[in-house]
Amino acid sequence: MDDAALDTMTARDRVDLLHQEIRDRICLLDYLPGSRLSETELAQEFGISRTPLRRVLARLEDEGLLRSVHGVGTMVTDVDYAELAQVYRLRKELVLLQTRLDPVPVSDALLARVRAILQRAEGLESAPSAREFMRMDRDMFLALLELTDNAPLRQMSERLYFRTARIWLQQVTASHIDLMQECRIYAREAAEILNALELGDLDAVGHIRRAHISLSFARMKG
Amino acid sequence: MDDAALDTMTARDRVDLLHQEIRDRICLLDYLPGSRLSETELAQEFGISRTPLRRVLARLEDEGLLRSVHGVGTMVTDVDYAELAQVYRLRKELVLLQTRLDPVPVSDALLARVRAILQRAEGLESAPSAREFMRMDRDMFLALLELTDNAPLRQMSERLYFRTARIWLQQVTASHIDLMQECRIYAREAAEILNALELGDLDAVGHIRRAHISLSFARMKG
DNA sequence: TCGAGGCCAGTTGTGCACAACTCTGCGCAA
DNA sequence: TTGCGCAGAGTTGTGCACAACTGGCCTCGA
Repeated sequence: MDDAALDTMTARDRVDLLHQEIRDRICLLDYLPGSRLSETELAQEFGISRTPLRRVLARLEDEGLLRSVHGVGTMVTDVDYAELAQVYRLRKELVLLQTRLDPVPVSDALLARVRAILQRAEGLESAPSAREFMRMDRDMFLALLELTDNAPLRQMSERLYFRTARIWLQQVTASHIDLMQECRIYAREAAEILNALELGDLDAVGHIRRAHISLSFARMKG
Repeated sequence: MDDAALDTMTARDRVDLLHQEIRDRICLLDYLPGSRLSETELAQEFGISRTPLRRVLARLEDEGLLRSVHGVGTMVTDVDYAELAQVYRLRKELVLLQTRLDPVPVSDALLARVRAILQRAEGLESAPSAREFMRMDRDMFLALLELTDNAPLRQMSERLYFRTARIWLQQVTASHIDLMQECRIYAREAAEILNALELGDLDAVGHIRRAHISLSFARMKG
């Protein structure tokens, strides 16, 4: 993260950037569920005082990624199975809305982004990396989110996505899921999505993604 | 608001309560869109310092109800038509999910609550009050939200509801909508919902509400 | 008369010290 | 030995003073 640029921005942008940074660390399991974060240490690392940092942590707490307890500490939350299932059921519905509600014409720029992501997916097949997989899936998610112009839908989908994104990585790390196989599946899925996008069939995109979410969840159960 | 009880609760509960209180003031137009709130005055009113109050304001800002600008002030946001339309389109979809996703059996307690609300609605027909209408609609919304056990869906629906709830009140205040007529319509709608609930037809509840939301938005356009 | 520049009151943002609270570990008594 | 209590370190929560910033007013010069 580019700490030097933190000085030139406005306060709100700093909060957004720090929020994104810490959120990514949680989702990439740099901070494991249950582990404790130190407000003092984080403030020192980012070169700010606890006050503005606490605003970032409060937001992450509202989003369900952190939990602060007075006198104890700030812990990274864990996600239990019931909660995970609820999120996935809701995401399966929202992904359909993302192509039905206030749809945006598919731009060449978006197609190019998805093609680039497909290439990354194919690259991962020969050199699997769980972290890179996570980043790639995140980028794909954010790219496809631009298919809708509905701002509240975008915001909610994003919150939900990051709420449970780390579970997949946890399962891979614990060898409950086979990374190699996931990479193969993902490359095929990305190709499917790109194909539907190129045909301009947004409805198909939605249902393809819905199926992928459902299957991904099914594989995680094991 | 019961300020005396603020002392005995934990910090988190205080934040939740203050958040709810200020949110209601915004939604009931005690704080008009565009008006400025003073952090100092609010802190004094609630008998706390600016620090914990600012956490509440930050949350309201994340929810889109406030907007703080450094050196200028904290303003109540206004809702433009495009945003309103987006929220309503999304709410029309979510209201269907509220009865389809993780449905909860209809309890007698819930039926009793809805019956009580129906009585309030009928009472308002003879003595219309925009503020009471708002509170009643909010209570109905929160009651029906218990039809689903899906926590993320509840949270998001709630955020969306309070995001634009004040628009209706604004339109009534500006006489763009006829309060008397709205009260009549609402009593009928509440009866419809109660009827479907008593029959245990959750799918019907969802679609009835969807229609109501759509019609309510249509009346607001004028 | 008009315009530019700066001063001032008022606001949000930040840093820091302390209060409130929890948990661990040690000592002491039964 | 075991249980209780207490003290201390460490953490989040709060209050307060000041920094950073904005917008309007006022002054001064052309």
